[in-house]
Amino acid sequence: MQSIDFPFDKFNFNSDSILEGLPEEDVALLTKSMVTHSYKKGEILFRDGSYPTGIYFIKKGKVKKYKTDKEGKEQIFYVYRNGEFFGYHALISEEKFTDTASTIEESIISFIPKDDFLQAIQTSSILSNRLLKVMSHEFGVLVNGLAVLAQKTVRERLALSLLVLRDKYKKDNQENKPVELDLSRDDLAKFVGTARETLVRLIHDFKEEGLIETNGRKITLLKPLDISKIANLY
Amino acid sequence: MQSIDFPFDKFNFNSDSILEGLPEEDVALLTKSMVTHSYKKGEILFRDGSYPTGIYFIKKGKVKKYKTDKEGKEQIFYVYRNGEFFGYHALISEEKFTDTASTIEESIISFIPKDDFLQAIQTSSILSNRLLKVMSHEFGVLVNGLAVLAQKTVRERLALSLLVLRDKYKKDNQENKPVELDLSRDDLAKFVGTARETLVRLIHDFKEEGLIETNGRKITLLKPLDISKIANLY
DNA sequence: TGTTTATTGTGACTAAAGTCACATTTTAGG
DNA sequence: CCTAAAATGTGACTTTAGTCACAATAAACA
Repeated sequence: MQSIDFPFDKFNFNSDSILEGLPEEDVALLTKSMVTHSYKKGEILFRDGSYPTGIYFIKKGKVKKYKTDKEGKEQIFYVYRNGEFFGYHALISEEKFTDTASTIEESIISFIPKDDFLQAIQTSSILSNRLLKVMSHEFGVLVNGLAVLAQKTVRERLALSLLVLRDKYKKDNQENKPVELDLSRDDLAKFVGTARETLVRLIHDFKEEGLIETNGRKITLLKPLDISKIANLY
Repeated sequence: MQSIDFPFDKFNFNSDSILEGLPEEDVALLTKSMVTHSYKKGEILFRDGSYPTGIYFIKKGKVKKYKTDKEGKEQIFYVYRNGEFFGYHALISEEKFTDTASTIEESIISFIPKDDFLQAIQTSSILSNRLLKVMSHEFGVLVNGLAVLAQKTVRERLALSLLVLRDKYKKDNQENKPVELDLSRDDLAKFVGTARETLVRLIHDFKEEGLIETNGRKITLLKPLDISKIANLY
């Protein structure tokens, strides 16, 4: 197995660091009225254009964030995994959601109501500083994403996407086990930013080149190092 | 002159709101060691990959933020005008800059050193709350930008870009005067996210359709309403 | 376990945008 | 004000990726 030194940080929000070592009382404030729910694959948590009522924390599962245009074309710009928070931007900016969030697999997600969250950031300067830092980082991540879309070919973007997603689908405990990406071709195409047919053809090429292996919809990266070369980041 | 109701907010950071009604003592803290400089067109303020030493405030002029890829291709993702702050993300996230900033016209820019700024956000909860709010908004702006790049044609993006830039180039005092966009075809192409040649051809088309007027490099929008229809946002 | 429905894969074609080479115009500096 | 250099504009061509129509698999579930 090829090992790989890749700047995942450039493409991942670090919202999981918000809780790290947060004082008991702040955590208590946040979790006071927290409710936890099970979701099936494909359920929508919130929609672009609606008003926020709270923030979300993923205990288990995966959530895609995307925008749908007039013609119904969907662009996924981020996939959240367990341990990540989301939905706080619209709340803090006092605006409507600018994107839609839905589960892409069975998930267990906690919801913290608006007032608790806002009170918590008012009360806890540690929490608000954490958020400030996280959002500053997120800015860079989105800028990188924007540049990738504007400057990279579809083939390069697919290579990059596979690496970023592998990191998402990696189980925390099993560091060196092979990772199976389990999402539809359609979603992968929307994440890469291309047509499904184009994506399918490229997946075929990658297979022929011995870079990946597929099993049904599932994709396993055989040569991450070579794939990272295709991504052509530096 | 066509009047137009356009959601500029979706495409503009609102960093100018940071100072609005900020208490005297907080402003004093920020401006303690502030230095103000004149810059010629094309000067670089900071580079992608370097470490931040402070934040910037534009008194006069315009600054582009962009990323350059391996092959030297540049993508401009934002144009700052007078009244806007920039350069704080990398400082707060304690990371290197993820983009490059340079003037696109003669500018007067103030610099607030790192320590003053960091101390100010530690001391002033008003300031840090403002920043939190601004960055939450910025998140949405970048997401919108990403969706535009992924989902819109070059023609649509040009229409949108012209409207967004007109708002930037509009003089604060002269609300209803015609606005001349004054930036190179090259920069406009990099903002739209296309090749210069493609941009030039589209500018030609827009002229033939009577939507705009050019005078040397300068572009005046004659029919903003029609242009906003081309942008095809809703 | 069969059967229907959804997803994935493929071929042929089209459209959009990029590239290259060069002419023309504008701008800046001496 | 003249001239060199830079920026803009145009034509011909190439490349990349998208679209449409449909075949082949895989997944869901009755």
